[in-house]
Amino acid sequence: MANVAKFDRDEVLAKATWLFWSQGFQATSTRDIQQAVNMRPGSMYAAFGGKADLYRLALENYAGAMTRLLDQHLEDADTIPQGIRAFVTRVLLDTNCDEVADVCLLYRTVAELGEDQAELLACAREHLQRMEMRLVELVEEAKARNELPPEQDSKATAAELQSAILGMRAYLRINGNRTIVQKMIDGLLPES
Amino acid sequence: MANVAKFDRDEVLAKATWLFWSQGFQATSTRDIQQAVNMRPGSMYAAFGGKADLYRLALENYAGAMTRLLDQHLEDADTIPQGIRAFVTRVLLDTNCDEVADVCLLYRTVAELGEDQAELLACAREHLQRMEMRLVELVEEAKARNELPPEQDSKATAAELQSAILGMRAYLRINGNRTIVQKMIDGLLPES
DNA sequence: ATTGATTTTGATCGATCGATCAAGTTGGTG
DNA sequence: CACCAACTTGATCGATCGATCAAAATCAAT
Repeated sequence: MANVAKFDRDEVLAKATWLFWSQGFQATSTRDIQQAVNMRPGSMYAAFGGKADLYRLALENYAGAMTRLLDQHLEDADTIPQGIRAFVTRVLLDTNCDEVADVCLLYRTVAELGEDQAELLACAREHLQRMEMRLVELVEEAKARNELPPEQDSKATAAELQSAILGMRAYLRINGNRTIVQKMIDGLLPES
Repeated sequence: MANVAKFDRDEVLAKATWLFWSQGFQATSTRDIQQAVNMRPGSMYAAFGGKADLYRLALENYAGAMTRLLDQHLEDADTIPQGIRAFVTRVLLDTNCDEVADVCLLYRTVAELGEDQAELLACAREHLQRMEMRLVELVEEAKARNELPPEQDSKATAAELQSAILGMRAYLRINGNRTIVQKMIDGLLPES
């Protein structure tokens, strides 16, 4: 054996994720990240690969955190619709200071990158579609629990939910009117 | 007098707008545009200023085209809600080959650019907010014409509309399911 | 203490970016 | 026809980008 890495891998990933999240892929230079985590280019490339590799790790990091957050709010809520609404409120409005409420890193990726960087684009699309599949499952389980009207089309409801969440984040970035967004969230899923 | 410009200003602006629209501000280089319109850097800078100036012109160009498109569909429709739905369908689904359906250049700007380029950011935000104000007026006129329930809050309805449009465009870029988006558009404004 | 695999360091590469400018070209004017 | 203001051209500047690599530093194993 030999020398041992001096950095905390998770901490570096968290800082890189936040930089990409708040500034975007193109606007974040490898030097930005190197300075933020106090590492030299050689170490970064040895530990994480190139810029695109690091961005992919940031996508996984972000998607994992979001999934965990949704699960957590579902556990704490009485019904599935309430849990989903609490999750959306948490992500869009009850945001920590080290979070970027009005941007979804996954959609930001899909919006920013072109057919070059096709791998990153596909990765972000996959995670977004996985999230929508999760929503379909939740809607179906909610119907089974009589928490949603049984005549609702689960796929359509999940798609509308996904679309509404993306729309509210966009709206929040344009016109930071939190009050009206809160009302939109409250009206998200049909009352049972 | 002296020499006369050899290029069609509107044509150049249209091509620049399309490039920015489809690739974004950062990913579109001044050389990309110069090649697309067959002009040399000196001429471009003399006629349109720097990259940011040209982008601002593209924003105005795009916003003007959208406003004109909305007016046109409102004229052709029997009711205001029908006109709005037709406009949204036109922009999101009945797209020309030289249009980019799943991106709104104004929101793309707000999503991509940071607090550097603050002027462009503010410009895009202004146009988006102007569009929302237009929607408020339309909702109020629709209520006066009994085309929408009079108890609806005009501002809230316009905000929901704006949010829904942005959301559907985002959704379309993630999951190009046009059928489900068409259904969402059909359900956009409450039936009167 | 010595070794040697592993990591860190900082300079540096080639490419590309936005922007500038002097020189060349054009065409209406007197 | 000759002039000259206006426009075009192409080279080029300085900055920044992602990425690479040889040399120095580090620490577990012997």
